[in-house]
Amino acid sequence: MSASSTQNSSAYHPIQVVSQRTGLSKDVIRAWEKRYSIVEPKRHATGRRLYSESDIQRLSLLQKATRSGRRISDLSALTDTELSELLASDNAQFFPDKPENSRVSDYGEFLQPLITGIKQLDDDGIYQSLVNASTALPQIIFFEQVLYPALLFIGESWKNGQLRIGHEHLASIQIKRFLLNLLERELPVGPRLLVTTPVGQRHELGALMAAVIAAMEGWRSRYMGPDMPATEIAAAAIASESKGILLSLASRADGKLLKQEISTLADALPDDIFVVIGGNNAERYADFFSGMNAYFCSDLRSLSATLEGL
Amino acid sequence: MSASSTQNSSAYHPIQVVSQRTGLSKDVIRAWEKRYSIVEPKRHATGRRLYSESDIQRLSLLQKATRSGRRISDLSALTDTELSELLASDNAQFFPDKPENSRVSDYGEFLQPLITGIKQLDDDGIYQSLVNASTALPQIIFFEQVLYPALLFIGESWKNGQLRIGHEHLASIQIKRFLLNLLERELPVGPRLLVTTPVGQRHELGALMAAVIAAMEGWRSRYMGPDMPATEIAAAAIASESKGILLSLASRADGKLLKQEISTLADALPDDIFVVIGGNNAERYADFFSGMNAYFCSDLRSLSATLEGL
DNA sequence: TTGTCTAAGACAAACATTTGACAAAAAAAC
DNA sequence: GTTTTTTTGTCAAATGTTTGTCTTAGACAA
Repeated sequence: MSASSTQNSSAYHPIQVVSQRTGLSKDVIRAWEKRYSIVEPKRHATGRRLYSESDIQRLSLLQKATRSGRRISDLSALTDTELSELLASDNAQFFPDKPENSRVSDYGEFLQPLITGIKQLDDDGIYQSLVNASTALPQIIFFEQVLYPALLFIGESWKNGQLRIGHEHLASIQIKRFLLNLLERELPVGPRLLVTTPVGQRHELGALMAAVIAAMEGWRSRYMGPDMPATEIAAAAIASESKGILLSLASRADGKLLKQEISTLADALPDDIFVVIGGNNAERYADFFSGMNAYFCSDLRSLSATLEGL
Repeated sequence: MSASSTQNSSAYHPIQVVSQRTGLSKDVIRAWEKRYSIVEPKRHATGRRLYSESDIQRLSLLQKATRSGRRISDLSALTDTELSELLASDNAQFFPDKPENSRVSDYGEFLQPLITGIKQLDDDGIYQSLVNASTALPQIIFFEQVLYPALLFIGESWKNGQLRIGHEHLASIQIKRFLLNLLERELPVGPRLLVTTPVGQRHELGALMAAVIAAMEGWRSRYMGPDMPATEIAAAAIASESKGILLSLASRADGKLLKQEISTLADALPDDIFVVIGGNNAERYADFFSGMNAYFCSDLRSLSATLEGL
């Protein structure tokens, strides 16, 4: 939580900022306002538009809706809530008519159905909740406020005995499926990035989330699953002409084995292929990577920033 | 909650969205309307079609029915409920017939791009090839003539040294994703079936294929991933109110461990929950299951037949 | 000055509509 | 088994609508 939070006085944004954050051109925003009164921003004394946070949210929803095949003229009359519902049903490619369209107000509204689905061993419900949340929320918010808390919940409840292994398995499978589907929606351009975990690291979810983050940053990330030997990682990176490798170290595992693997990787990998180390324990192993072209990111935001700079 | 009356004021959809959600081309939708009055969408003031949610549902049913061999002209008079019934019986009977159309070259055309994708570490290519093959071919043919040969190819090439672990990992992930997505497309009705593998059995693909077969037979199959302890299997089956359990035994693993697990399962499981054992080595372990309500199927067709009879 | 904003209007590309035609596949007739 | 007929997905042309982008001319801020 940065202290200089942007929620207060300066909560009005000029059109350029809105354009960047929504992905709509400035012309389009103005045209939509003129033709359909889609939002009515405040005005500066001299006439410049000043958009509120909720204006941006609405424009963002409209952008997604038009992107998925709808006419802006038909959308203009809808409320934000209706737009969210519409988006959720559009993106739920595999379920024409499922109950449970959530309302937008708080992240709890997105988290709750997900947790309910997990408790009830309801695979459809889990997947559907993920789709709903990710279409209605900005991706980074979705990751930090919905998916990550859900993973925490699973871990905690498993220790408490509230949930059993079966719950964890089922949830994990649906989350994996969801993230993999998300991954393949990205554009087929951009530099390639190989995503995996080294031998001994069986936790896939961190790596998968990292892969999605990378894809959002414009990388073509290729997820290879967990538990890859160093020689194989190097071979795959070369064969797939990847610019870099993203290794996720989620669990603190056998240090000796890991050290040896990293050393093997360093030998086998050309110097021009960089390595990004992600996961809760990333920095812990920093000295293993001495001499390599390596970066460390212990959370999703820093990962995002690092990938942007490469 | 469910309250399926979420038909808010704006629940009309343009043809492009309908096309995306049903998988029918826009031309086909229009042709069906003109020729058979299959739905009669509302019209915008300027003539654009506006489809209701129930229109989409009907078109979706018709799409599935035509895909499974029916003629659109014969379907046009049926109501939605009649269509649903038809589909259920079509899917159930899909297996016994259809082995006739065996022209080897055709299947090669589907298998080849898949293998190319695997060789080139092209995840998107792998997935697309699977989608293409499975939509073009009857499902059982797809399994026997495309997916299974592909798995054989991977196994062989890995032993030969033609492919490396990375190829196997990448292919396996995409195949899993594809099968999971396939699984969730089925109708949300029918008795529940829990699908998993016991401890020590890490091969997921056989279990996943079995889950899909079961879904085609009208079961609501819930895939829980591999490597589940017997007590957990029983607990999950009870918690999810499953009528039966489908265990996949793909690799011949530690017999002693397996025997003990099965015995534990037998104790923990109510008598009215049946067990189906699938996989190449199913019969080998038949005597482990003495006294249980168990069935053995060593190939997909016999699995299909067995599930139909239950 | 220079860059970004505004409003209004113009325009071309994208999208939908209907009608009609055509070829491949399936069914029926031979 | 062959030939004819029907069915059905796809495509094209002509027409109209919708929508993103561009242009202009003027205003403001750095």
